[in-house]
Amino acid sequence: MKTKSELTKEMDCQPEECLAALLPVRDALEVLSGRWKLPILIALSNRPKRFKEISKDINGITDKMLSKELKDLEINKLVIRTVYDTFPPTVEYARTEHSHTLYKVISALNEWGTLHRKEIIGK
Amino acid sequence: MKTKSELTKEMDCQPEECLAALLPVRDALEVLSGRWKLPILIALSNRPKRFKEISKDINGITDKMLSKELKDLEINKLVIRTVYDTFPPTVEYARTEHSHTLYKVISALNEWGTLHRKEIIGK
DNA sequence: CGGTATCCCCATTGATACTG
DNA sequence: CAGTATCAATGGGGATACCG
Repeated sequence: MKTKSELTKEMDCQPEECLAALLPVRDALEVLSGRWKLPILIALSNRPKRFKEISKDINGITDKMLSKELKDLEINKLVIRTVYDTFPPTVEYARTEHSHTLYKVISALNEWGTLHRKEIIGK
Repeated sequence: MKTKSELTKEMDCQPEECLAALLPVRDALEVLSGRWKLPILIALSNRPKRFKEISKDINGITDKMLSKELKDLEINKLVIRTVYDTFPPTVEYARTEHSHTLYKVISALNEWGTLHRKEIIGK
């Protein structure tokens, strides 16, 4: 059994502070939520790509979802869309600087997800 | 413009490694997903509570959702359910040790969410 | 090429009522 | 008290076709 102060340390907040943290945490979860956001960011990790390239790189995504998710990512400034005035039109998507600040979150999620898998399945 | 090695460092993986990380990351996101999981964990942070107590502590949750979410959390070993053989029946929910390993993830989500808010709204 | 428009399904959530 | 049953609404996501 842990003491209350140990628990508090682990949660890093009293309930009131936890509630205050709820908003940013939910923001972060929402930005990464859904089946396609992370695959898209990964697809763009190496270099900028065009719509069809991304579409080919990600198994199972429809044009509609790719379009929608790219818009979401653009709104959240995780991806930048550049239109080149060529014929036929060329559109390029790239990760932003801001998207790279996700590193710590994804890393933490990866670590915990791995730990959790062991806890639930293997152990 | 960043060099490729800088980007790689920021993502902490090559695309293939990123893809490998995708599963645990999605596991972690799924466990925390939805409107009620975190509020429930927060409600249980101080001390174990009974169904009605939690229900009163969380604004807007229905009995059905609370019941369902508690089951999910129990399956994921984040919450433990104890039935006391009294009349009327008493059921107590408590956070597990495992649930406290979430600390780093939530902390990272909180930090990034706060940064992200500044990036999107304020700056 | 880089998307939209349309239609439809079904899973999630909610409201309300009820039960052991 | 601690939930479950039932029904209804909402919307996310897929299939397909089409457009500038």
